[in-house]
Parts: sequence; C-alpha cells; structure tokens
Amino acid sequence: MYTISEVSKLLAITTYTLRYYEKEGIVAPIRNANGERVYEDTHLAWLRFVLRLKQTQMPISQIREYAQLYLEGEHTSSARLNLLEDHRSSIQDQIRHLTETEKMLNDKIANYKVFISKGNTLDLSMDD
Amino acid sequence: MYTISEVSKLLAITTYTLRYYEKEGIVAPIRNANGERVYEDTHLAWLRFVLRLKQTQMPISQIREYAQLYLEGEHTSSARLNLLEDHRSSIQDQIRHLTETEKMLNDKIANYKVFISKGNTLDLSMDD
DNA sequence: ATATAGCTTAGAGTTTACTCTAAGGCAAAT
DNA sequence: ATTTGCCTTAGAGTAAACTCTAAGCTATAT
Repeated sequence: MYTISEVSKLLAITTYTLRYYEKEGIVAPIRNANGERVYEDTHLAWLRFVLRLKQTQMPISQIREYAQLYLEGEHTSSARLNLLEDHRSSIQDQIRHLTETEKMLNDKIANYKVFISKGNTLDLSMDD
Repeated sequence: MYTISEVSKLLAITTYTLRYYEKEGIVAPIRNANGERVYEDTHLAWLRFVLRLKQTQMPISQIREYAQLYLEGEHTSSARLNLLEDHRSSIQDQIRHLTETEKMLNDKIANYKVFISKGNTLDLSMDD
C-alpha cells in the first residue's frame, strides 16, 4: 500500500505524471476513506511494465489499449498477444537501427581521434 | 543539385520538415537566382546522418549544436568528439533497455501462447 | 486553534517536432 | 494571356506527453 508520493519516489516519476496516467486510463489505484489514491504492489508491477514499454517507444495510446484489453478479461488474450508481438517487432527494428548507428559512430569517433591526435592536420568532411 | 521536393522524395520527409530544419539551423541549402533552395550531395549526406541521429533519439537541439560546431570550424573537433561519444553511450543504454525488454516480452508472449493453446484454462497475472 | 504537510480536482500552460495555411512570385505549357 | 505547378514567407495550428496552478480538503504537530 503506497501513497502517490511514495510511488513517485519508487518509480522516479512525478505525481503529476501518475495522475495523468490515471486520467489516460493506464492505471487505476484504489481510494482510501479520504478519497486519496492507494497503490498496491500489483499497481507497482504494472507501472514498472508500463515504464519499460514507454522506454522502448510505445505511445501512451497503445499502452492504454493494452491496459483496457486486460480489464476486459480473458477473451482478449489473443488481442493482447498480437499487441505484444507487434511491439517486439518494433523493438527488434529499433535494435537494428541503433546497432547500425553505433557502428557508424564508432567510425566517426575513430576518425576524430586520429584527426585530433595528429594536431588537426587532416581534412574532415561533413560525413566524418 | 536537388530541389526541395526532390530531397523530400529521396529522404522520405516532407518539404515542411526540410524548411523547419533550416529554420532550426540544422541544414543550410544554397539558393538559386529565384531564391529557391538548392541542395547538393553534401547536404543530402548530412541530412541522412541527421535522420539517423533522430532515429536514435537525439533531440533537434543537440543535432543543431553539432551542426553549429561543424560550421565554427576545426577548433571545435574535440567538442564534436565529446558530443558523438555521449550519443554513443546513449545508444548503448538504449540497446541495453531494448534487449532487456525484448527478453521480457519473449517470456510474456510464450505465456500467452501456452494460455491460448490450452483453451484459456490457466490464470494469467497482470505481469504475464 | 492554527499552522503545516500532503492530498484532491479542473483546467490551463509548456515543450518538442512538426504540419499546415495564406498570400504571393516565377516559369513553362496551352 | 492565363492556367498550372512549384517555389517562397510568416506565422498559426496540432499532437503527444507531460507540468503546473489555484482552490480547497484533511490529518497531524505545536
């Protein structure tokens, strides 16, 4: 059982963002007698999952879609499976792009190092 | 020598975006007698590089910084090297996150497949 | 009793990166 | 000569994801 500020500290996101996620249908904490949000461990686990999806570029709208399917029950499991498989492809694409760009940067960085160590006596083109 | 619409087609970005990038100090095509933008191969190569940086989550502001350093000449080469090395770290972080999330999705997807093939007779928790 | 800290809401404001509109210039085609 | 197509500009509009403000409630501390 956590207050909004405890969750905020645990997950390193602001309370504003937590309220925003609730407004967007991404998380639904329960309320205590004072009408204050109470998060349980299941909410924490779900939010950690959400943050990973975000970190891997899944838009809020799609995260909400997944959350809603979950709330709709077991008959949505194959829809959820599709969503996860699509996101996995997206992740694999991202890894490909990043790996290519990392290689390119390795080359450029090596060129800069040679250039600098030789006392800037070489030409570097826009592509170096 | 390319017109703005040719560059737009070659790079699959809109002419609006190309003008926006110029306003933001990211690319500086020359102008013909009619005041129209003329892009050369160097601009194309630079824009291709810019698109990779964007694709790997470098913000426009930082891309502009790199472009400005380039325009300021050779004495900025070590500043540019720092920028590229920082971005390489960022890329490596991203690859780590993506790889972890891919593994997590592999597990979840496998669970969903078992669940569905067994005729939904199992329990799936929020974390599956 | 009242101050303080932390919670609530609705709704406005911000940032980033485009995306589009309006008004107009110029050149080739009909 | 005028239509067509492509170009120009300044500046307004949009979408996503926050981020904050204002007004107010409630529990504990002094």
